[in-house]
Amino acid sequence: MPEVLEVESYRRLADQIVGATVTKAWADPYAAKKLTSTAQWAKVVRGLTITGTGRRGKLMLLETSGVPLGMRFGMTGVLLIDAAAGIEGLFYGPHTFRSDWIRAGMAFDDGRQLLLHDPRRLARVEIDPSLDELGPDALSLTRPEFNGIVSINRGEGPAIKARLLDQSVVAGVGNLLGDEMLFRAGIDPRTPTGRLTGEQQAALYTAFKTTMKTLLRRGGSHLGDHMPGRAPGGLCPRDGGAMRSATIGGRTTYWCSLHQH
DNA sequence: AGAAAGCCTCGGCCGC
DNA sequence: TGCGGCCGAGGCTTTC
Repeated sequence: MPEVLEVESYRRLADQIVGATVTKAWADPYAAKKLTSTAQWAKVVRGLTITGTGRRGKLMLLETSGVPLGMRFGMTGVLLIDAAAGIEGLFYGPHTFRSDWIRAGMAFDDGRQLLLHDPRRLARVEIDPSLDELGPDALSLTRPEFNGIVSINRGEGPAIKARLLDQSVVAGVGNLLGDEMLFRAGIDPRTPTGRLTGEQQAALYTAFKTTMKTLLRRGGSHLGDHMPGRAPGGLCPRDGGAMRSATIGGRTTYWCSLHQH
């Protein structure tokens, strides 16, 4: 769930612990799944001083006095510092916090704690994460970078929705953001990427940027105050047209049968 | 009961 | 027939 906008709010929260030194770190076997062991996290992280924060798409980065650290939030992950949540809650999943849903964390020399709260166990911690498989960041996407998304070398390419969800093409667009920008641009999510007209490309770029800007201001896509037609039998909030749904790019996709083509 | 906003793996298919 | 790349399906995991 957390898409790029939620992860950005977590990163801003994590700015608060810049300068602090880790006295203890722990992770359960699920959170440490990308590591060789849970002990590796505890051993490597202890003693590091946090020197800065970063983010590439949905991957949050902690710069340190030693190796960089990474955190991924899966579908229900939330970053906490002491008891303060990075965001109010999540549209999906429980809006409550439980201590037994804390899957990883670190304690600092000033008494504070950074915690990874995740009811489902899909969030992960990483040591020296690789950025090689990630495309340009969605929040700061430039027009030349956008052109790389819609340019297809051969054939018609995958459906534009699937293309937007491909993290190696552009990092940070999740299922809701993908639907939202295609809705705003009036583009059928099934359209092969290579078939988009110049006009559609321009509309999608504009929609991409405005979606990022307006939803970041509102606090992220988790608030669920966009796309009210996102339910079986729903109606398009713009023109009242029937909303359609199908699985595209492996995710449930909603679009308006009237204005998205 | 079924679906969920992420990500990873696996297996089938296509083209050289 | 062999192999690599691509893509979709399915799994993970727990909750509501």
